[in-house]
Amino acid sequence: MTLTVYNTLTRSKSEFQTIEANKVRMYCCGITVYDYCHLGHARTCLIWDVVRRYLQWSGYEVNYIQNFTDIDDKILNRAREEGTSMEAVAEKYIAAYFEDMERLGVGQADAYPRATHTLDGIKRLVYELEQKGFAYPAEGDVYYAVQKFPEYGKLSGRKLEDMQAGASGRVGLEDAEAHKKHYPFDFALWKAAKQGEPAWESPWGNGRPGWHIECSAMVRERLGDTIDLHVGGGDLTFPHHENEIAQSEAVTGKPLANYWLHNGMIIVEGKKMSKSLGNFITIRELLDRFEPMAVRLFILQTQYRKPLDFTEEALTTATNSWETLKEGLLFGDRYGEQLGFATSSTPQNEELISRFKAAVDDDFNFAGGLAILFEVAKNLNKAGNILVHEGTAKTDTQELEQQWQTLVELAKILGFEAQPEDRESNSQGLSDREIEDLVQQRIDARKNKDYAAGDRIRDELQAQGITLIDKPGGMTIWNRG
RNA sequence: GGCGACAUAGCCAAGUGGUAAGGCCGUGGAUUGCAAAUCCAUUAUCCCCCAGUUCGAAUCUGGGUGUCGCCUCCA
Repeated sequence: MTLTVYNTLTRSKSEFQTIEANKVRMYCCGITVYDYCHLGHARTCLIWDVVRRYLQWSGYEVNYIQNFTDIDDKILNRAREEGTSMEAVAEKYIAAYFEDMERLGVGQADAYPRATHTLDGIKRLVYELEQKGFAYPAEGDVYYAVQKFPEYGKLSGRKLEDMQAGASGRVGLEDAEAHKKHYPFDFALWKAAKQGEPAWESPWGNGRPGWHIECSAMVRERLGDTIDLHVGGGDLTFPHHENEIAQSEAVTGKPLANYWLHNGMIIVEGKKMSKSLGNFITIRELLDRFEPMAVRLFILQTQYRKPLDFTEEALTTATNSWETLKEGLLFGDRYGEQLGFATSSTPQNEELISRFKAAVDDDFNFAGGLAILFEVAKNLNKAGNILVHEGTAKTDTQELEQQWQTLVELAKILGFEAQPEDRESNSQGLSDREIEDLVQQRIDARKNKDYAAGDRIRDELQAQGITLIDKPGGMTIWNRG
């Protein structure tokens, strides 16, 4: 099986081939750090982190870079609101970002370049673009002349003549910048300093970089002229990624990235989750109410390119589903000793692995891969229940161990890990002896048809996490949790 | 107005030419004093609609309809 990916550039799936054998240079457009991240950001960060894990598991060495945009009007506005500096706002939300992602179990990128740390590279690019005739200065600003780049629009599949300036309604055609542009779709590479705003020296006067240029500079600086994978949210396809291509390729004459992958948006009641619509839920609010693993399952159960509806019900479903998976993942911790699992060896079930790989190799179909995990988890859970109820496993022990090891391994690729239950509740709770006594009391009570007393004991034990299982013949067995 | 994506059971969702994965919910039976848990069974004659290609299509082609995204804030 070979990995196939859907490339936005070609609007089709193709085999994934790297520039250097077994190495992947990967760049993800990160966030502008002016506020707490919401579920939409979580989807992007989580999906591409899992993609990176999968590539690593598949044998690639991945160099994964994700940026922080820390120069931006929105950050400045926030700084004014909070009576602080752009830098302080950026630091605050970068710290929050790392906190949120850690809670979600999203791994760290290999580097997190920031716009403010990339000024030299940015200025060099702007300079080169100007030298090559792709950029022009205007009253302290510098603009990119999109008409000079014949391939402009190739990523987003649009032609300049088809585009309608201002159609999104977000930009006034009469705004301050408009008169400086030679053409409505030209975009700012450099913006002249405004009174009281942070600024950097440059050949065009004091100012700050435009938004798109930082990614071009960072990719070039960190990964080279051409990278393998450039990823990000689908809403960045145009203009952000289109502009990155225009900037980078005009200078280098080489493709910026061989594969452009975009994830779908989170939808709330039919509309994209976004700051401007106010229909967002922050990651921290979400995690106050749902387990991180449930959120992960919610996200990974839908193909990454599809829109994903956020509803309470969907998260609740994901929570229930996670319980099933978790049970399976804990199988070895619960029953391994009893079944005599060898802790050292890690035998794998090749059949399951190849099915998983076949599913996920098709454009990162994690949902298809998850189906296999559930299949195994359910099977293990069944075996565990038989073990609890009957006292013996009916399935071959080695087979179970292999399935379990495989489940744990595959789940780990997707970032699913279950914490074995802490034994604390046990130490604070009742001793085995005390439980046995209570169980016996209940058996006696039931023999005397005193069901009220029996049920009371059952309820008390249940409240402490001890479940009683009545078996035919008046026997009662129990287990913790 | 332009460009693009998607449309599969009650809900979510995989499958992209060979006769419908998986999850959640539900139902029937076993078991039980009743529960819980568990076990067994069960839940789309059919994949938005209409035409076409084919021995055969959810899967390809054409035409509709609907939903969503983007058209310089955007994950």
